Amino acid sequence: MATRGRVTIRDVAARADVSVATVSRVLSGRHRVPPATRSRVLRAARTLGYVANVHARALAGGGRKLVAVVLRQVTSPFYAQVAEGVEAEAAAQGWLCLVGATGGDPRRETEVIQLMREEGARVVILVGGIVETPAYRKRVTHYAEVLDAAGSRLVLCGRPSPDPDLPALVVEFDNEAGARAATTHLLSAGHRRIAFLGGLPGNTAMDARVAGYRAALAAHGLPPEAAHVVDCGLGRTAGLHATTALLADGPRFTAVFAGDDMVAAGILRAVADAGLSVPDDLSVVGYNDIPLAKDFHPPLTTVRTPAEELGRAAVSLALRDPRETPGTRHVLATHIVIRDSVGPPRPITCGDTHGGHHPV
Amino acid sequence: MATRGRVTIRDVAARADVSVATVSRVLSGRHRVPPATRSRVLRAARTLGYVANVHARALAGGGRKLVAVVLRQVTSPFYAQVAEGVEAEAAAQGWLCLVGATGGDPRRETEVIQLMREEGARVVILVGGIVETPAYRKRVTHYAEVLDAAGSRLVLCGRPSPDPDLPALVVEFDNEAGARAATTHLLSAGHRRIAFLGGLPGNTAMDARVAGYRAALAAHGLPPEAAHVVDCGLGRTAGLHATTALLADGPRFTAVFAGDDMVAAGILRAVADAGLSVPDDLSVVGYNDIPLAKDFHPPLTTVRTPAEELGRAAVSLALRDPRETPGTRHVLATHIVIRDSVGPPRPITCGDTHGGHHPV
DNA sequence: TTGAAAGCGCTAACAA
DNA sequence: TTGTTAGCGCTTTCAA
Repeated sequence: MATRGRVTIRDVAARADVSVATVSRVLSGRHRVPPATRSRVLRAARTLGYVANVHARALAGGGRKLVAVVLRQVTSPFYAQVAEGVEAEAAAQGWLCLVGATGGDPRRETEVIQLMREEGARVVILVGGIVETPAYRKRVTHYAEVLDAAGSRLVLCGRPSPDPDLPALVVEFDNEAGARAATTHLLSAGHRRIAFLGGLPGNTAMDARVAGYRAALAAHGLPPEAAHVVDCGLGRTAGLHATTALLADGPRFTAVFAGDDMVAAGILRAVADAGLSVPDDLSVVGYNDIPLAKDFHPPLTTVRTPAEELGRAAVSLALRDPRETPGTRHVLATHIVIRDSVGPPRPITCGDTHGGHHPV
Repeated sequence: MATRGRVTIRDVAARADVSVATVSRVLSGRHRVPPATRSRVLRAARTLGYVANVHARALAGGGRKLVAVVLRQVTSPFYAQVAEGVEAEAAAQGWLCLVGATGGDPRRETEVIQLMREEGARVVILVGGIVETPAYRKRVTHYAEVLDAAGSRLVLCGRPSPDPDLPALVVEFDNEAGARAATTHLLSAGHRRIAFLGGLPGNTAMDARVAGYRAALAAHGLPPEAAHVVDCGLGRTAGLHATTALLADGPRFTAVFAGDDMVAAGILRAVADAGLSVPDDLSVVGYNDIPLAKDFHPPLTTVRTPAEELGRAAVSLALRDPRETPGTRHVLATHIVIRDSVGPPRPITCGDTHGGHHPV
């Protein structure tokens, strides 16, 4: 080990008494080199503890196989699963995966994408629903254009493309159908007074779920006023507070459809804190089926959105020949997972005229 | 945008009608450049959508600010939090963070570390307890040496250093103290027949917890036989199966100390499936205080190990002057979070001679 | 089969 | 203040 610091290909070449070109050829494995030379080089590399410098390699070889995922936060179970799917599929195809978190801040998002471009990512995957503002459209249009100009691909996961002609792939779940199924499940159990908790007006994913919820209600012959959407946003705390407020309002609903499982976690907590029971006093349906949903109390009936598959699909689609899939939109199916948080609505306790009051 | 493909510094220089050196100077921000020239360069860069090539930059400038975290899996809440802490602290100091998952496979670990070396990581953080075999000691010694030779630093989080003189930093929780506190909490509540579920013999973290458990028992004047350690390993499923087996054995324990919160999740499920109740029939204590622990049923009493802080500490320690902290070991404190999964032991139902049989 | 040499895009002397 | 130029470590023609 000549100097402290990095061992270079030149050190290996000197040690094996060959040229750097030969070392490179042996190491790349893409050339036929006589076994004797080959093993001499390999031995030299090993004894010196040589590792190739990716930067030099990328610079000389024209980039590297790198896919980048950009998401809100890695500690959210759903996003973590998407990231795992991306990583798995990328690894399977011999690509490296870089993940960046934005915390939901558009400025940070732009920075992270800038970073990914600097790193030479050939695929950039943006994950998660957003509020589709003009600023968003402009931002994404810009990403798509610069990425495309550099020969990279942009994949939008669970968020819309501002323009179908933009060089971007869209992969998403059918949120509306999922919400419709969940609501229908509640309706089939006999519920008619169902609230939706976790609306986030403008957020494309949540809006689609709300639309599905309304559609199911309508399909069941209920008037539009039957829908009650609480725009409390996402997260456990939001669900907790919104439910507490709802309960304080008196018994109005027999079931609640949560915008996602974390909201559902908050709902369950609030119901328990109020001394009530799920599903006896209130039925609850979640969304996403995070790993711990089956450990909620009671185990949560929810809509399964195969997050890992979303990640895998994003990568495999992006890695196909661009000419096969120009600006295409891919929709992944979801299905409802029935566990124990839904029961029949509580029997009518006080006779009133329009269907009875039930707890909540 | 001259050609399709990457815009280089030369394109920007041509467009702004200056030399590449000037562009580099403007972009680095470390040199005084007249405002006029400066803005001309900036404008050119912007209109061309220029992003610097990290590879070229790293190659010419001698590396980059990169810290790498290597962990078992990112979907585990605990690891995810550690990763988030690392990312946050790295970002705060202007460093980039690369995370790699090994799935617990030593071969994969070696590969990932090789990759991080190739990427030029100047700090490599290995997270998570392991079984300290001779192979492990050899592997880590090797990592420490090659990393040190390249001027990088190795940080071991929650795992021991094979040799205090090795150029490696160790940051960990005081697992033994945490387990002692948890066990003492159970003892104070009146429990005497406490099982430990989730042992993983040889795993340094779990062994320390078991040691703390035994120590607390002994400090309370209980004989060594009072300890009952089930080496079922970690994970929800392990906890579920082990508990089911334990329950089938008949009532022998009044409390269970889970190796971590996911094991506790399994335990709670098994208890519920058996038609029993926590804490009425069995008290349960977890370890780690993952975000959803408060949503378990009942909310889980557990030992809080500030995972994010572990990550932050690893980075900030590693980024200090190496001469200040040579081969040092840092221990982070933990504390118990009391929620609702611990109650008094169930009153004796069948009079027997040695303290009574209780459910489980 | 092997080696010499020309870059890849950038930074940092060194000159002007 | 600005430009010229020599590398950084590697891959890849092109020659031998």
